[in-house]
Amino acid sequence: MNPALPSAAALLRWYRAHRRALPWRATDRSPNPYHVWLSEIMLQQTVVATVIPYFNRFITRFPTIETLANAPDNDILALWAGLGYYARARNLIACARAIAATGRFPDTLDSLRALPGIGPYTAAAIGAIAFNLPIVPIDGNVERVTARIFAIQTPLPAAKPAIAAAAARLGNQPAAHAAPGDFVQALFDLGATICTPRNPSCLLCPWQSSCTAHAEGIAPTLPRKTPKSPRPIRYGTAFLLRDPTGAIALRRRPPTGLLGSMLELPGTAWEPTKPAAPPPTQANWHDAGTITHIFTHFELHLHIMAATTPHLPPTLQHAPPTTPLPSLMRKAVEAGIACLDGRSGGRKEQGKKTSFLKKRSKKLL
DNA sequence: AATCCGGGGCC
DNA sequence: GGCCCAGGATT
Repeated sequence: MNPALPSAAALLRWYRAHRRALPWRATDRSPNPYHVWLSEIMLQQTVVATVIPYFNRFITRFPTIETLANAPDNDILALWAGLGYYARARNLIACARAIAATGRFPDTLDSLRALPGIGPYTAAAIGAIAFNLPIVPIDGNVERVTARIFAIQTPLPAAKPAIAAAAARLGNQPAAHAAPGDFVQALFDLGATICTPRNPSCLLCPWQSSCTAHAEGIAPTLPRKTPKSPRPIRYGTAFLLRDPTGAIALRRRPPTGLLGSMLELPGTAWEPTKPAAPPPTQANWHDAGTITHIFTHFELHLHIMAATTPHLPPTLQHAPPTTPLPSLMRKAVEAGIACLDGRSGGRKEQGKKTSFLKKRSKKLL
């Protein structure tokens, strides 16, 4: 005999006692759709702790969607730098301008779904949280909680339709319909704090008694997933060129694709075998070592070369070394600067160190 | 359905 | 070193 359907009312009681205090959650007033939208875009495949400081900086600098819509692209991209998935930032800009142009925040699933950067999940999340539409958005948390509650053993992504249908059953209760925003956020918080991927805290779970996976002792193994393909390796070289004022040479990447529209060091393409790496200018180039950076679908080994020059090439942007950059380029710039300034940096696996660096290494030990 | 798209924290 | 994260867009 199957356990009874978990009680939405019980989950809501748990949520009102244990919910996380998050800057985009308004407990003393109705939700701000701008805050809900901005947080949902930032939270796509990004953990709450990472998003919080970015969210706070955005709403301080851009208190309303109109101020965001009227800001220059590069100001917004700079504020996003480091958060990753930069297509989100480009879609954020287009989305803010589309909404500001209409003068009113869209409040239906279809009108939300039509906006750039808003897919099925985000439309449902904004609809439920900001406008109390009776729908359950399916994110990683809801997938996990639902797969466990109903002990769905089909591997993802094949299980998605079954999980969506089961999640809709959870939300199809009077208590959930009475507070759709709280109900979905309760599911998020349950998944983030109790029903975690590893070592779930089933003893503390308000739905323990109605969880089939827990009853069968298989909760931590769900949801199942199909194995992933191996990650290939690519190689490239990047050049850090610095002038006597400390300014460095950067260029902006094309608007689409990897790290789209973001700043980078000039360098080679990134290929499965090491490409030829002619320096952009004649200079006394130093080997600053190799950086390894893991992307979703490949692993990059980026060789850094560094040099000082009286004048930076006019074809490149001249910027202070503190310019906001994607994390990969931040690491590359710091390796190059460390090399030029005579500190350790790179060459760890190359073996051959200068006597100066050997002394430094001993000192640090 | 499969791929591309970042970065960071955790075990 | 692999997994996961309040996924979307493209093919």
